[in-house]
Amino acid sequence: MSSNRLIFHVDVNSAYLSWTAVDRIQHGSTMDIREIPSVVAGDPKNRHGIILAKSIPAKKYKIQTGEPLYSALEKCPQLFIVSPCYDLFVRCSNAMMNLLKEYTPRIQRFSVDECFLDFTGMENLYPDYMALANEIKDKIKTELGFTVSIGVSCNKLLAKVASDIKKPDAVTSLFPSEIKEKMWPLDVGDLFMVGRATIPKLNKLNIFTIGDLANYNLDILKAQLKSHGAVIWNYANGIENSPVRTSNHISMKGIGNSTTIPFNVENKEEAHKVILSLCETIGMRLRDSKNFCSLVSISFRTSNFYGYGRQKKLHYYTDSTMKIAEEAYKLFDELWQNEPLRHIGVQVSELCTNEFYQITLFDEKGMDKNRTIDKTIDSIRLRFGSKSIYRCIFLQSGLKPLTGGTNENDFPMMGSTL
DNA sequence: TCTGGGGTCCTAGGACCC
DNA sequence: TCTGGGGTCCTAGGACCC
Repeated sequence: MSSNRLIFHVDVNSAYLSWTAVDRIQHGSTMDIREIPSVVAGDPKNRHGIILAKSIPAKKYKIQTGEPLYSALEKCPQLFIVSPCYDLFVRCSNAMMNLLKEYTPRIQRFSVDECFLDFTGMENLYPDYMALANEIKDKIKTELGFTVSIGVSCNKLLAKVASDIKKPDAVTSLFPSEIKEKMWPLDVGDLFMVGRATIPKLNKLNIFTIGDLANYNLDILKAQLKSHGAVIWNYANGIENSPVRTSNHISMKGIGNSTTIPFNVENKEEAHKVILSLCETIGMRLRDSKNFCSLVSISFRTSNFYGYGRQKKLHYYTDSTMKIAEEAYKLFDELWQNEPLRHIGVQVSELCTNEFYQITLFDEKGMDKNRTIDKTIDSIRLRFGSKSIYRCIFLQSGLKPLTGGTNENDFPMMGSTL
């Protein structure tokens, strides 16, 4: 049964900030930005000015991840600011994964800085699991230079909550026998899947701690919060039994690409160019993953931050950049009412593998011309880099011909599903 | 110089069919 | 000329995660 499993959750402490700190030290800096009030944040000039990560001293000023940089600076004028370097983050993340693989092959990468390890049935190899967790934590610190917090339990939910209890550089267990003492006193918002919108709803029911939630009447909760109520009630009681999924078992559900443009987009032609540049990357990723899509959606946000979205089910499957772009143009034109835009996104979903359709839809005679072009462009970009070839409409447009990364995130980011 | 980007899952309402 | 219900598909929007 699930109570016999042994699961670790490994969480990098202030990942983006720690990784940047290590990199700076390796490049000769004598200052450790982890020890001063500092943040990783985008550039407000490009309208990317939000806090992506903060140091522990910055946290003392109540600076929060996701808040605008300007408001963080109001709280702490001497705040030290560094720019994100996503290449570095991916390299650090990979280095940690490779280190962890030495301990068990059963690893689920949950995000760039979090993963679950399954040690079930390995008691002979690792008789003392707390010693094992400490060894892993210390090895990451010694060899890679950054600290992690590790949670130890019998399922993923409890392990994840546990890793959050003590930070940084700590190991915490949270087995079912410890729930009452270690988990129930915590704020209900500390529970996985209890976010911004749910907290006030629970507070109205007089639920303030995880213990309050665990002991609440399940039927009333379900009436108020539908299926979500049952999910979080189970979590509050430590009930969760999803497997540690190794990456091979995970299939992608959709691909999205969106961007905030440094200036407002105010005419249709320019918007279409942005959409095309987003579709270039989506198309490449789709083809690279050997999938077709049959649902295209677009979304945008106006300069005064109002969001819109529209989607369309295609009654065919495609992996063509131009096809996706043309569907996206249509959706955009139907929805847009000339408001100035700061942000535009394109998403594709309802994917299916191209293994079968490749033969039936694209036999040699009926081979789509777009498909040949896409394949050729993909291979040129693969050999000579993504800037080696692009559509001439982007020349002197002030827009990037390709938006978003293609292959850097070759691990799935399954944020809200354990 | 105010407010990112990439995911998954669920719900509700309308159209349409039997 | 009273006003049934199921089912599926599609779309919009909102919740959560990192």
